[in-house]
Amino acid sequence: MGYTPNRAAQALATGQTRRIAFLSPSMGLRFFQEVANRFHQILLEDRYEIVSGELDRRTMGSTHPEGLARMGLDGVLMYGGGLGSFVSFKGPIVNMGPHCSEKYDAVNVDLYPASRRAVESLLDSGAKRVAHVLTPSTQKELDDRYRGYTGVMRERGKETEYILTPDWSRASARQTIQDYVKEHGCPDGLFCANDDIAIGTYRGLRDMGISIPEQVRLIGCDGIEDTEYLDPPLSTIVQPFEDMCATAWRFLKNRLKKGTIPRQAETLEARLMMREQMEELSK
Amino acid sequence: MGYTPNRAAQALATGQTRRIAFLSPSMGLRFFQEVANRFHQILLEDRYEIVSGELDRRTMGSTHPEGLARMGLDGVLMYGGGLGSFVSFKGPIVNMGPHCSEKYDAVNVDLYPASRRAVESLLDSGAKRVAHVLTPSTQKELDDRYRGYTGVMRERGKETEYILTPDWSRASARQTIQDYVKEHGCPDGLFCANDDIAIGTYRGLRDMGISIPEQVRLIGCDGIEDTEYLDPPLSTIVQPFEDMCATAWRFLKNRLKKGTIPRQAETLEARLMMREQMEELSK
DNA sequence: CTGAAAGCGCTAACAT
DNA sequence: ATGTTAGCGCTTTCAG
Repeated sequence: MGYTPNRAAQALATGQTRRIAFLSPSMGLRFFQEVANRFHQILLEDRYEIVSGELDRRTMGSTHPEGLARMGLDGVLMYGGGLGSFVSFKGPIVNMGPHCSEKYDAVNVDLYPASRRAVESLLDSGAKRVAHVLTPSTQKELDDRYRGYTGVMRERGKETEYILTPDWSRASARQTIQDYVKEHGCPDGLFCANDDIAIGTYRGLRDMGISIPEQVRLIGCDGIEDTEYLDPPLSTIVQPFEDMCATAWRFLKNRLKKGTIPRQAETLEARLMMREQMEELSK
Repeated sequence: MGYTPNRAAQALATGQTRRIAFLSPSMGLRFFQEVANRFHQILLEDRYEIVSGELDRRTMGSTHPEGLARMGLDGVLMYGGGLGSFVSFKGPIVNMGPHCSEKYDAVNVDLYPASRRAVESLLDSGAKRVAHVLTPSTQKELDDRYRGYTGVMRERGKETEYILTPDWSRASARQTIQDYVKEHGCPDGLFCANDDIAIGTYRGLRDMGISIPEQVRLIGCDGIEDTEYLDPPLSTIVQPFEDMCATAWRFLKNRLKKGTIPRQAETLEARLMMREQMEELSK
């Protein structure tokens, strides 16, 4: 019978909205867009709806003016650790990414080993000056990339060098690297805190006529599709985001079914993907 | 008073969900992701929620299994013309993009003049063989890019050459161009139906050691951010998507306020953005 | 101008 | 089994 039920009435009667939020630090980053996209596809199969928002104290844990609570959510999938701002939402939360909160079900992504290997490979391929490009918002003590970089550099007796770009955007990184190189000369190895920064840096370097990888090697982080389409393709630390999404959703569904189960937690390891920069160099 | 109203109950009582859908042919394309993102930001200001879906006869005009009707929508923002599959949704619809349907409020984007100029500029810069890279799904009679390419080539007495890539993905384009070049040799000008195809083509060409822009000039379409970060940056036809989004939402809000107003329609013109490929060549 | 009551469209519990 | 009814939490109307 060609009749379509009313979702709002259904939600009112059952107390279930079949709506889930995906929250990340910033939907402007390509990586989070890819994650949101993936969740969209996965949840669709289970007839759930996904809305994306940003994590931010100003917005009470959601881009929506009234915060999370008023959105009518069955649950929350959240990328990024420790947020005190979530007191407003009382339903199930699954945390994912590096250094998840102990309070929630968690899909941890460990970037530390790959970060170390990234810096090591830069050094091993002959780089003298290896710098880390990051944003001021980084929690240094917790950040795997920062710790990996700093640790390896210390062990090898190399001097650390940090390049701060104001935010995570490509445009900022593009400008930042140019200003930096003009003032301090150019490092020959750059470990960037994410792929958008790496791509912006790539562009900035090329703007100045600096060649990659001959003069500078670049490694990014996250593993977004775009890195593969540059020339040369950018090496990057790939987050296993499909696994991460699938696991996070599995955890949340379990929690939705019966709320009183022990905490679920799993750790996935990111892997360093070296692309043909090295080969190109050796020819 | 720290109390949060229940959306479902509100929706039931008022008959308004404050939820809008953005529908496009495929959320896998970067351009539509940028558009969806933009709508997200705009609608947020007005306290509306946006959900994205795909246009497809299989799915009854929405990725959701039950189709649009069951989603509890106040209105629909839809990119791409003529869809008969939308009979299911009875609320207000605003159409946008090239060749909008006459049935709805419309924000037309005219790609024709820019497409002609793209092909002309390829020819004017000395290209002998200019091909058009497109997908089989293209409605040739309606497509501004196809018509622009074909028109200019005919007028100049040049032979047309079409390269068909199975879908709109970068990966397909990367493979397609390589197969094509191996069999037919390489054109020296390529007008690609969108930027993802252009980026995939760029990658495929570079895989074969073909240099851009020295051996081949590339022009894409849509104006996504990524084109600017390749080296050399890709020229592209930029859709005025911020204007488009703002206007579409304005139209929809008018319609939401009072349904019995005359049809609203506007046309925006895309512009060809030539990037430094030409300068690089001349130096 | 303030307060009570009807009803939005559905689901689930109940009674027949 | 099938049919009936109460109630989900809000808005809006209508009475006081």
